[in-house]
Amino acid sequence: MRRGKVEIRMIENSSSRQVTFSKRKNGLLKKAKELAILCDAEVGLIIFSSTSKLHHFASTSMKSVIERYNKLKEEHHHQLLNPSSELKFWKKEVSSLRQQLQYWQDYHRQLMGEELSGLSVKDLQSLENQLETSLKNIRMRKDQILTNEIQELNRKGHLIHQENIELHRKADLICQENVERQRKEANEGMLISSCSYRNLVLTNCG
Amino acid sequence: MRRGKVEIRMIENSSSRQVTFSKRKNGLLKKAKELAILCDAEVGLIIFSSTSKLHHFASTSMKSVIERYNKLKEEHHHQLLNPSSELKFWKKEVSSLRQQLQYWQDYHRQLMGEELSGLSVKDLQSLENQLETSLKNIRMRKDQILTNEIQELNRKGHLIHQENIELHRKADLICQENVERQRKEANEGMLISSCSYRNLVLTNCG
DNA sequence: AACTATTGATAATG
DNA sequence: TCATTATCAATAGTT
Repeated sequence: MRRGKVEIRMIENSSSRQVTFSKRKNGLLKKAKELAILCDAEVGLIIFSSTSKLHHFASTSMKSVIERYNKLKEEHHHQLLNPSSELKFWKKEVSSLRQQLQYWQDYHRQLMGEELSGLSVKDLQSLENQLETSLKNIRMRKDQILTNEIQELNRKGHLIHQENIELHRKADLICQENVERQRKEANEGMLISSCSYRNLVLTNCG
Repeated sequence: MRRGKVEIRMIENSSSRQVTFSKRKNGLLKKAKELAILCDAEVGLIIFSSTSKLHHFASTSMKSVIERYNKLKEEHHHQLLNPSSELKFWKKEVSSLRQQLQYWQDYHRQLMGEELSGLSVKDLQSLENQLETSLKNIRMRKDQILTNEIQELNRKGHLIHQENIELHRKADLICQENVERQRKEANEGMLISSCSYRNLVLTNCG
């Protein structure tokens, strides 16, 4: 347990320096990875221990990171100079883009569950969570659309049904009026000149 | 203040992603410097933000770090081309493939329900995959049901609509017949005793 | 940018 | 190297 805040100066004791190196190196690599994922950044980290052992991390590939870095540095130093350096620039750009494309294609295959080797439990958990969330949102959206569609159809169906009932009512009313009228005419001793009309009324009211 | 442990996945919100990037980038750079000082290490760190802005740190110089890195990588590649190390590589590969084969054979027997004792994390994963498939089938079924329901509603709606049209047609026909009849009666010089009937017909046919 | 409640990292220790 | 734990550092969410 630490007794106070650590002073940032070279650790004299070789073994404790190595222990601290191991711990802090792992912490640094972890945080580099997290930064790349959380913030969609391209990160490259190279560490040589005091015993000249290499440790490194690159969110895409170290080649990509270094090329991008060099490209930016070159641009910064001699912008728009000779045509040959411009050609070199574009070639590097193509190389960088190809690598990025490869990165995203690989990532996509992982999301599709097609290429899951070399992934840790944490990575798989992350993928799973992403897929779960994605699926959840897609399904919620889809269900909402389908439910709305059903509601709309029910509403329209109801309206048409109401109109239907209203038409039935009107048709019945007309028929009844016609029947009543016929009765009245009969009671007043009037002659119906057209027999076809009576037939038609009866047919329609059946 | 944070409410729970943060999930390491890309931050969707752009502004909070930028804020987090700024904070974590600074933390990472600080820790890279500390590691270099505390442990006498040569450290190079390159960060490109999602907006392609460069941030970097090198304990010596980036040129030195990258050159050292490349040199080591080249050496490593040469090692792979060495026949004895290549043999070692292929032996490792065979061992790895054998293990994978064994794993898949065991996995298959478990899926077939032949050997279920001693369930490990891998076994639980297998079970989970089965559940996933099951869920998929359930959802497919649900979608089918909803789609069928919509089709059925559309069908019924269409039928009601057709009936509606037919009723309109019939009502119109009755009205027309009534109007025609009135005209005929008028032409034959017949008196309509009830004025209310004429009004009613006109009302219903409007 | 400043503020804190929390989590996370890690120095010391076994 | 690994585990534990007390402590400090980093930082997510908020103002």
